[in-house]
Amino acid sequence: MLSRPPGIEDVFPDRVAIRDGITSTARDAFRLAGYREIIIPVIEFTEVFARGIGDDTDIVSKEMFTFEDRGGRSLTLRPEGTASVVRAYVENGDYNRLSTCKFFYTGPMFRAERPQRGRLRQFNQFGAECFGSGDPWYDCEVIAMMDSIARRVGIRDHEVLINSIGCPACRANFIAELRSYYSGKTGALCRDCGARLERNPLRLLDCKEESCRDLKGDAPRITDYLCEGCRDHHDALKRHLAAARVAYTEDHLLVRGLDYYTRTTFEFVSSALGGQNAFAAGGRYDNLVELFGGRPTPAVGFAAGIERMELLIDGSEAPPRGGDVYLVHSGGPALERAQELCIFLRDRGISADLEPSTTGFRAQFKKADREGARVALVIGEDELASSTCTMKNLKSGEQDTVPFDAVHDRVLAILRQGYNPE
RNA sequence: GUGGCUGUAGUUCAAUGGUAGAGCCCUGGAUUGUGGAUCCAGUCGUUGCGGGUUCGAAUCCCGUCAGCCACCCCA
Repeated sequence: MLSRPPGIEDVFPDRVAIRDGITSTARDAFRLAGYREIIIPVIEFTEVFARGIGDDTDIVSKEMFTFEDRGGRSLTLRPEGTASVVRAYVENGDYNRLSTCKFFYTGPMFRAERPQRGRLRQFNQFGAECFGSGDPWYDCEVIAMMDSIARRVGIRDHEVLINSIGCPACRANFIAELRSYYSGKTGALCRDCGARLERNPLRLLDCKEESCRDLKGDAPRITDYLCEGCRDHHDALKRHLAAARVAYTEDHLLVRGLDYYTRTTFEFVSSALGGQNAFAAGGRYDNLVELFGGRPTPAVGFAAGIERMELLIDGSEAPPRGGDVYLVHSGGPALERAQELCIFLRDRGISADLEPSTTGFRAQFKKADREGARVALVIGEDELASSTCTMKNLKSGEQDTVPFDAVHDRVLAILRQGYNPE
C-alpha cells in the first residue's frame, strides 16, 4: 500500500473545519489591525534562509529540505516565513518606501526533523511582520494580536513569556559576563553546553539538563545589562502590554534560536503541549532588513504553529455541519424528479443530496439522519402522481405534503428556524 | 542525529507457544413508504514486512519498516 512520507499529514474534513476556524480568526484579527496578506513562495534560493536564519542554527545546518534545480542552483523548501517576507520586502521598491508596512502570511513550512507530538516535517504557520518602526508600541501590537487570536479560538491557560535580548552592543557585554560566570563551572555543564559556551552562550540559558539548570539561578540576568535605549524600550513594552490588558510573565531565560532577533523576544506557551510547549513565538529584528541589503529598517513579528494550536483546542467545539436537505425516492421516474429537485435546490444555495441506487425508504432515512440533514423530501409513487413531495422536518418529526412550486420556500422556512431559537 | 515504547478487522482493543476474537462502524432484518432507541443476523484478517527457533509462532529470537513518546532543536 502506498503511504505518505513520515511527519507529513493528511487532514480530513473534521480537522479542516477546526483549522479553517483558526486561520479565519487569525485573518480577522490581522485585518482589524491593518495587516494585509502577503503570499510568499514555498521555495526560495537556499541563501535566503542561510543568511536570514543563520548558518549556525540547527534549522539551516541540518533541518532544511534542500535540492538543486537543473542549473545547479541550490533551492530550499521554506522552513519558516520571516526570511521570505523580508526578502520580498527588500526586493520590492514600492513597499519598502512606505513608512510602516504590515503583512501577514499563512501556509505550510518544512523542516527535516524527527516527528513527534506537535512537531511535523510539513506543518502550517501563520505569522505577521511589521516593518518600519522601532517603537515598542508595535511589539505590543503583535503580542496583543496573538493573544486575542489564542483566546478567540478557545485556547485557555496559556502563558505569554517576554524578555529582551538587547542590541548587539549591550548583548556583547552580557555575553562576556555570562562567559566569565560559566568559565569556572565547565565541569558541571552537560556536554552540549560545553560547546554552547564557545559558539552560542545565550543558549546556555534554556538548557533542560538538571545540572545546567541548577547553575542558572545565580547566572547574570540579561535585563540587568541592557543599555539605556534597550532598557527604555523594554519598560515601554511592559507599560503598553499592561494597558492592552495582556497578562505576561517576564522570563529572563527566554532566548531565541534564530540569529536575527534584537531586543524584544516573546513566546506563547502551554503546558498541555508537552515537550514542544510553545505554540507561537516572535520578537524584534531591527537588523535583518539591512542584512538582506535593504535600508536599515526596524521590524517586529511572530509566527504561530497551527497544528500546535489545534492540539490545544477541544475538538468537540466544532461539530460537523450536516447538509440541509436529503431526498428520499422510490427509484425510476421518482429518482429523476428527485435529481431535478436536488439540482434546483443546490442552484439556490441549499445543500441537497440523495442516494442514487434504489434502496428502501428506511435505509434512505437512516442515511439522511447519519449525514445530519435537517429536512427530508420524499418522492414516491403517490407524490409523483400529485406533483407534490412529502417534507419531513428531521429535527421535530413533523411531516407535511408540499406542492413542487412551494418546496423552495417551505424548505427555507425550516432551515431558518435554526437561526431564531425561541 | 540519540534513546524508549508499540505494531492483530475500517477503528478501539483482546487472545499461557496449541481453532485469531469482542465492542464500535458498516450492511440487512424485526418495521413491504419513514431516521435517532432496542433486539437479531451478517460482512470484515498476508497478526507491518523478511528471516530464524519449534511438531506447532500473533506470542520467543534477529533484522527491517512504520507509528508514538522523550532528548536535541523549534512553531
